[in-house]
Amino acid sequence: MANNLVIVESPAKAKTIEKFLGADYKVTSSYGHIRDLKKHDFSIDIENKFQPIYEIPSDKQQLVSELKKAAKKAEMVWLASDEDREGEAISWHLSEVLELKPEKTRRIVFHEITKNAILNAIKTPREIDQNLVNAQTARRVLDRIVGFELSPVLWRKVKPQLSAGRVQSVAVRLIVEREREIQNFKSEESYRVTGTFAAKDANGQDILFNTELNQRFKTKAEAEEFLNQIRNATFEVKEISQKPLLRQPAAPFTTSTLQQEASRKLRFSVSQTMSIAQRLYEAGKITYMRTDSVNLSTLCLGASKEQILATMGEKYLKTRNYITHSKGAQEAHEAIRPTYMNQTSIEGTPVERRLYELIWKRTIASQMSDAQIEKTTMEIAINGVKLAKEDLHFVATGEVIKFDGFLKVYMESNDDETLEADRTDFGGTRLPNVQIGTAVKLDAAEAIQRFSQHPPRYTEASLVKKMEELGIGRPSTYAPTISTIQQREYVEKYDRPAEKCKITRIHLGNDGKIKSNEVEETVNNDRGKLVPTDIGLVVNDYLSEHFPQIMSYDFTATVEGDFDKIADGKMDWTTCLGEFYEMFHPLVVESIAERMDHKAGERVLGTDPKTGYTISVKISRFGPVVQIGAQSETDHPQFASLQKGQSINTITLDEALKLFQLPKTLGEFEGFPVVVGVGRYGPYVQTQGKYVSIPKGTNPLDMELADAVKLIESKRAEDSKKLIKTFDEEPELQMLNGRFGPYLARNGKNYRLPRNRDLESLTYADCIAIIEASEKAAEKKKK
DNA sequence: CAGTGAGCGAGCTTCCGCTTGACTT
Repeated sequence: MANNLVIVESPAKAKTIEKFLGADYKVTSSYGHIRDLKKHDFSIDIENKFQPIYEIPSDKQQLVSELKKAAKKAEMVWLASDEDREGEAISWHLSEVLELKPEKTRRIVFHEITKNAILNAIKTPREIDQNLVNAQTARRVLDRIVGFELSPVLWRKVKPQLSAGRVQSVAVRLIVEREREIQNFKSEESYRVTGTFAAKDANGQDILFNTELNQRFKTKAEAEEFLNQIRNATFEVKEISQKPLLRQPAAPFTTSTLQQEASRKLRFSVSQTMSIAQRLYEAGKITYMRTDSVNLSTLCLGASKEQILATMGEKYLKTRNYITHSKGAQEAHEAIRPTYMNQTSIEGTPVERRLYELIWKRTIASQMSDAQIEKTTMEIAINGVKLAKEDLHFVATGEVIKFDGFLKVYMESNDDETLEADRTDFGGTRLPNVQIGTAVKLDAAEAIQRFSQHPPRYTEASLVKKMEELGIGRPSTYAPTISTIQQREYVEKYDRPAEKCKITRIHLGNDGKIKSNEVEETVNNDRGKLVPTDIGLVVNDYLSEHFPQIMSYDFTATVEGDFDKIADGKMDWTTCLGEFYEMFHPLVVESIAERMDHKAGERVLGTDPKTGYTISVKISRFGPVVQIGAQSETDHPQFASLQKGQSINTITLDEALKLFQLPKTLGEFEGFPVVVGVGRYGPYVQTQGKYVSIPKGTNPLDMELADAVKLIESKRAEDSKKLIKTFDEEPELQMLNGRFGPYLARNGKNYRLPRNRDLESLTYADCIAIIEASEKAAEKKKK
């Protein structure tokens, strides 16, 4: 029987630690927090110094009673939750809830899961740090106050079921402001000139190399004039400079950087990355995946060194210690890294293997030498002609990797969205080996029209990056926050289809002829970018106007400063909250009391030609709508929801009026009317009681009878494939193909069928047996 | 790879951070 009970936060961690500690220690886990403020209740006694009212959530009650039992039996309980604010609170809640006696309770912490670290921790226990616990209480209570006082304001002033919070509202603000920047962006035209030159190398052979003119032209006329003038020019190498460059590897992965790289390199969503990483962690392949630390254990440093020496040699080795700089970092864990550095790849699903390899490469690269690069810049002077502009010359740059170092295994991607063609360097081009003063020959030159690009919209991952920079949110909340703001319909993912755009190109060939033509170019398609919805815009503007303090980008940083003071024992947590509440609560009261003669976001479009009533748009309790007739004009205003892609900010009177045409009858098919409309689940076509969804991208208003009939017929064809078979014994019972594979449908209930089985051979009796077995299993579960 | 297909009302909704499990028919 074990005399010692060790409690950590994660079961996977418990399993690992148990192996280090021998039979006298039982290691178990709390699965995170075991107690919290009541779920559906404010649960803070404001009058009584912000006393929090805690409860053990129902899904934790069994766990808690098991922990209690185990704690009673043990001679010593070791609270080994993380060393940060939340971890300290977990230990404190455990000691309270499990009623642990001080003489048989110890608090221990470790930063890496190694035998040494844990044995050391056991040798140096401490008390629970009440100041740190208080800091957590302050954090928890403040977030509850903000969330539970602000959200109801939105229910009244904008739309029910909305939410606001210290983190999510600021995340939405980032997206809203970026979108407005993009709207106000004025694209500027310019002409970028490139030139291809020929120079003789040592063997007397012509080598072609690319250059770019050091300035761009504003107009086509200027560009054309320039190309015209240089037809008679001579060119010579005026300057050559060589600069050695050192490039360093990126730091090991944190949650945020892993999400970013997996998004860029593997195209994973933030939540996808986290769930794959979770599986790798549970399988013991990688260290913990929710971390803000870039630190690697000495164990990992040693193993990486061995790996590099064994496979690449000493000149590739450079042991590095990384220091975490990010705002609000709490350093409870290591960076995300492979558990065993000599395991270059793993067994598993393709996505697991790819994510693992990404982590392995990033980690090993972080322990490798700098890459040595020689960057050569060559200036080509334009001689013999008088140019309209001064200081014009061509520039060629070449990069030669002298020593690859860490680049041998890993190269970090970046968010730079600039088109390849728009880059101003020619990195990697081989430049001819020539002296200053060498004459070179122009082979061809080209001026291409370019448009300056607006700042990029956020992706999930680049939003996480920005949030981390601002210190908003934690590794464990990045993914949930991003799904919350999408669930609330504040923002949505947006895919802009690739667009063709016409670009002017002026070409000067080596025959001296200038040709101008238009070429088609595909504009970089914007995939998976976050854009604000109407609701997001209205909520953001309302909150920014009434609660600028909460919406400020450094609100979190400011309160974090206070929490740090509380943790250091330099500030009382109730005083801190008192000050905050004094500022915040009156704003809430004031906002609720404020009379608004119009709804937030409301905009008048004009008057209805038929009735003369006012036509306006606003956010109703069911989302964005057009309304005909104001309260003062009629008791029965008419409403119509906006279509996907329409916005209350941009919709015109004509477009708004059109929405009232639905539902409309297009004509007859097989003697029955065909109706097009918009329902709860989007636009549809309906005939004879059967509904068919109208595919994305097609406007229901543009539908004609022929289109509708086509849809109905293809739907019928699809449905016929759905039915696998029926039984004479019971015609009501159908065997169908569904989204999750084959299933049986009877009396409105569905039963799953085994995949990979010859369904045709299943008899009626087999099916009934399957149904009965499944009913029984469901019964059992209820109990 | 399905199925669903209003109407502008009453009552409910909501936060952030720590963790994993559910199993869709």
